Amino acid sequence: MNEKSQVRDVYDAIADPTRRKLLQMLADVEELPLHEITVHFQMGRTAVSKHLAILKDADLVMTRKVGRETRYRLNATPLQEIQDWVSFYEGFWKERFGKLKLLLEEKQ
Amino acid sequence: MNEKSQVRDVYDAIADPTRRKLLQMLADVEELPLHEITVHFQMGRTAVSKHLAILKDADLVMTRKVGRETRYRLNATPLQEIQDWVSFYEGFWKERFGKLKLLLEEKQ
DNA sequence: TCATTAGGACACCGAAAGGTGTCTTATTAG
DNA sequence: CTAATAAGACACCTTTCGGTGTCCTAATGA
Repeated sequence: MNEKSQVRDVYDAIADPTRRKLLQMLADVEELPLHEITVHFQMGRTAVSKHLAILKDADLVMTRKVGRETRYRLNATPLQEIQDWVSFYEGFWKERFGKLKLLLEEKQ
Repeated sequence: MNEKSQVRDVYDAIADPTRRKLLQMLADVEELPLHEITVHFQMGRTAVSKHLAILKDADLVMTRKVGRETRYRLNATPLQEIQDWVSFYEGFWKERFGKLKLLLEEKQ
């Protein structure tokens, strides 16, 4: 049990376009209740709620109860892992590095 | 039809840990035939082949036939999209930006 | 030549994903 | 007080996912 027990994989959480749209929305507005979020989607409330639950499992979202509504707020921190991961591959697309490396190896 | 008709979503392609391990391997070795890749996994050849097919659909991998074997090679370019996407959220985890912004708003 | 190897193409399976609708409780507005 | 609203908790359904095993063809090595 590692600090907040992040159950759901971050990669998995951001794989779904709906979930990415949710993160986008929460980045713009800072805090939003479920019913207000739901308006911007075609699917029903239950579905949106499930997606948010998944984001919460991945610790990408925090909740706060205010009266009868549940307010959602973005927590971008876990996305660092993605950035770390992807930046490893940066060298491979910059300046066609792959092709260059191959040429060097053939030369040698 | 947009240049190579990238069917599979890149986010989806990298969501699976097996697929990420595959990319990792191809980053190290530059080119590998299927049977040699398969050795490093517990699952059967068919499963590995399917994962590679998914990576190919996302244009993250290129293939080349040499004799009876199919050699796989990394193409990292599509990962730029991920990096672009994630870097948008960079500001939200640096210096606890979210909390700071909230404090400022409350002050005002 | 002939047994072996690489791998494509299926068919198949259980589990998980992504939706739906309904019921219930808590809070709020009139 | 009472009607309406917000949202959690289920049960349920259809696709997709991740894996298997089997069959078949094309290269290859002894």
